[in-house]
Amino acid sequence: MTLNAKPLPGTPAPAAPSAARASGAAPAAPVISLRDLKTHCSTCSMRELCLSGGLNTDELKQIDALVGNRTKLKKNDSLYRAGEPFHALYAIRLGSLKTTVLAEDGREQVSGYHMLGDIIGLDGIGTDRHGCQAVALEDTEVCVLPFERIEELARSVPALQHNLHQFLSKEISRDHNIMLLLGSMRAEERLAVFLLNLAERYRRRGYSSTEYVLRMTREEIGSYLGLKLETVSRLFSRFQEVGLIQVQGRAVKLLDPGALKQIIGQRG
Amino acid sequence: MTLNAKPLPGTPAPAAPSAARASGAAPAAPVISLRDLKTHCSTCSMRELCLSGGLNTDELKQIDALVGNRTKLKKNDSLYRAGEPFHALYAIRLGSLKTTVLAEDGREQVSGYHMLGDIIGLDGIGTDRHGCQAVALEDTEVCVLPFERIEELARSVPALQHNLHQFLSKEISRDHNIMLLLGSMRAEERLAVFLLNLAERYRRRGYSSTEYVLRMTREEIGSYLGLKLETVSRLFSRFQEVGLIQVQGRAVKLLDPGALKQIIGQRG
DNA sequence: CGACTAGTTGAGGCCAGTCAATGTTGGTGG
DNA sequence: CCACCAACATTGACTGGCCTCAACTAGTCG
Repeated sequence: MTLNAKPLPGTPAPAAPSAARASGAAPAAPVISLRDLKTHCSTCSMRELCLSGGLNTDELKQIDALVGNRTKLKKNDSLYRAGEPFHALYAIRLGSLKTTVLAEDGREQVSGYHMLGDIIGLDGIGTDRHGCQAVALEDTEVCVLPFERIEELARSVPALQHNLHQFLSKEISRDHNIMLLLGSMRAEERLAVFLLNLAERYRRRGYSSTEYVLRMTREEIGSYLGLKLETVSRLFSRFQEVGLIQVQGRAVKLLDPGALKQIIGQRG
Repeated sequence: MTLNAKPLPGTPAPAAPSAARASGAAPAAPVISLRDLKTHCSTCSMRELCLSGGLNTDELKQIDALVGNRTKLKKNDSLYRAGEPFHALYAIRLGSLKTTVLAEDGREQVSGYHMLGDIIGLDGIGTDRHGCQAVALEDTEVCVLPFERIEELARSVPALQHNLHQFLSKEISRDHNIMLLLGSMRAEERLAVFLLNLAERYRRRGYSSTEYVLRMTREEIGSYLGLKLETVSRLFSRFQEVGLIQVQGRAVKLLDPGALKQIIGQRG
């Protein structure tokens, strides 16, 4: 089953990352060495969605110098855990991660679902310790952005400074929307919002917005949406029954995004 | 009924702001002119809790130059509304505000409850428009901090830069905790968290942490906690019945904070 | 093949929502 | 000062949506 429109050159389809690495975009760019691809914002396909968005060539070079090694994660590896000292932000180059917050009583909840181009670790700045855990949902690669050096560079590059502020602020807005979802929406609405939100994010990254593969289990989705896994499963089934979507395990196809939008805001 | 320990000199007790202005701290500080009190971080009692925390005298002077007028709000006035262009952050000097987010379908939810020393408006940076509405819960005064000038100054004052980042990041952490609350806690636990959180914030500001006056209605508290006003009311009554708290309208006294903490994390 | 994890589906229970009646408080004007 | 009103709060009876518990299926991996 093909699940994503092939977008930006050199970017493996998220559907099957390991396979894609071998087949998909292999013969693409012999002009640029692998070394370059690994370490430079200037040549990164996520450049405009990332911290480097809108920067000029000269400024990009300065960021290139700042970006540390890439880190590769296998599925289920954690990038960082709650309580660990905070040193860097991470830009997702490839793959996806979930972040989970831990309550004192041990309760754990998924607080975010992050994909390529996203910046994670922002909640560690305030306390100098990571406030949550980040776990790879598939094989994943991230760029390490040492925060002290970001702050340093931000002082001389206003565009970078503003980008950083925007990323922080947008994370706050995003969280407010999730609070709205958790505080006042019924289960049906929550799943509809979730599916449409993913669609939009895939769209912005050049992938299909109507057909994608979930990287989370029903339980993780439930945790994110404040629901139990059985409820999530039942909702998927019901949405399929009424022709809103087509589900096959984690493969989702939105058959009627408009109707999905209409679910949001409906009483009873 | 006296409800708050008198703390920092020159700061009216939150219990009765208008009365306090006349009686409470009137004969306190004839050394500093009213004009100074109005416009300078250097002499503000919330200095250390605010953006100016940890700055040296010289740096404080630079912030003083940046801080625009104070704005006075009467109860129910909005400081800003969702969708309005974003120009400035606001530091609360006196009083308190709620922020509310609006869903597309018109649903509204309280997303925050802010008191003196807090900075609000952070979610407007990302989109250049305010993402929520801020409404005064009582007579309130805020300092206007034009954001462009903050960014400018932050480039030359690393301590301010870092403070700003910390404020943004802490807001994210705070939101994650609320998400945890909304997504996985029972009604009892939510109210316990709410009451203890307020206690802690009052404590940090030098007020009593066991006796305070709520500035929100039951409905607003419910909206914040993802509950209906009747549920909030019932919980207050139940908490009182079992001797956890004493409630009289909006006046709350925590009789057994330890037991309140134990409620959090309990099943069933 | 068995063990394990992920997902689906059903039956029943409970927590919080809904609807409704009543009580309380605070501000306003006569 | 009191009467009045509106907003806020309390309490009860009932309902329903989601959770819990449980059985079963499908796919994966050693």
